Amino acid sequence: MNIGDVSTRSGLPAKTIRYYEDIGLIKPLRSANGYRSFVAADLHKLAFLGRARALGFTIEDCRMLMALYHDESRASADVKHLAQEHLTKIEAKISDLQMMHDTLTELVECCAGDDRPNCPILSDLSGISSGMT
Amino acid sequence: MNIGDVSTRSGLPAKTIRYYEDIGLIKPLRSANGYRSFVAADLHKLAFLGRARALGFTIEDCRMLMALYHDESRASADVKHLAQEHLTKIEAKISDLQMMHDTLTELVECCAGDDRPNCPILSDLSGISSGMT
DNA sequence: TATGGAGGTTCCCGTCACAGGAAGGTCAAG
DNA sequence: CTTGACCTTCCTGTGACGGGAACCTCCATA
Repeated sequence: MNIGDVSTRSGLPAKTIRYYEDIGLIKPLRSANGYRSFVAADLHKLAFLGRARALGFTIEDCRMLMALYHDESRASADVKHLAQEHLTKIEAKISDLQMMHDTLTELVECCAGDDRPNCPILSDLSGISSGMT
Repeated sequence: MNIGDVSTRSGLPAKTIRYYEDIGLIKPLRSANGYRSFVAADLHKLAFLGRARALGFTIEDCRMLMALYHDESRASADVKHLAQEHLTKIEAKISDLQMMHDTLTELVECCAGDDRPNCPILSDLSGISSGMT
């Protein structure tokens, strides 16, 4: 299989696949013409990577997850630990975004959104200490 | 005021303040010795930027927000529109993260987390089509 | 007056996970 | 033989800074 087929089947852009080879996540063979030659195992790895990335794992997380996957003597605790740390980071991000969201929603609701210049959003950004009941 | 004072008062790292000058968000004067010389208006702008960034606005958003802030003839609708677009992006990110979170939580809960190799997290990543009742 | 340390300056590289694009080689069809 | 789709490598850009080198400046103290 050439990179185009693999791209189609895995859903990953060819650019991404080449990048994954660059950083050592996959090691496809080469044909006589210099083209990358992928086998089923490569496709499987790429699908694994695609799913792990879709869950938000970093590339380095993915590297470790793949290593664990190929390590018959792994402990599931190690995998779980990795996933839990990632989960914690996700929760922190959601929390940050949620706070931004709430603040922004409140400001947007207070803004007339007409052709007049008066704007509570800008007032807030400029440091008006309103808000308190 | 030198950059150190401004950094302390605004809460922004000196590196960030220099960066903001580089990209034209602020234009502090220079003292005879070459040091940046900040006045109250600069500090005010930096505080504005700090708050806008804390709400997740991009630098380019900040640039427009500052322009609107200094434009006496602005329409609050323009500000509101910017904020609403940003809000939409935040909501999309939260939604993405929430989906990752839910999937990961489910997988983590199914993982024994002991010293045995069997692991539903890895099974899922490797493409097991389990899940359905 | 020398000096030491805490400030300041510019400049360049690294981050993260690729995307875009240039310049060129390869292959199958017409 | 040409055309066009595919492949290759290599280089640059992204966003918003952080780290650090090499150097300059100021003030206080011995």
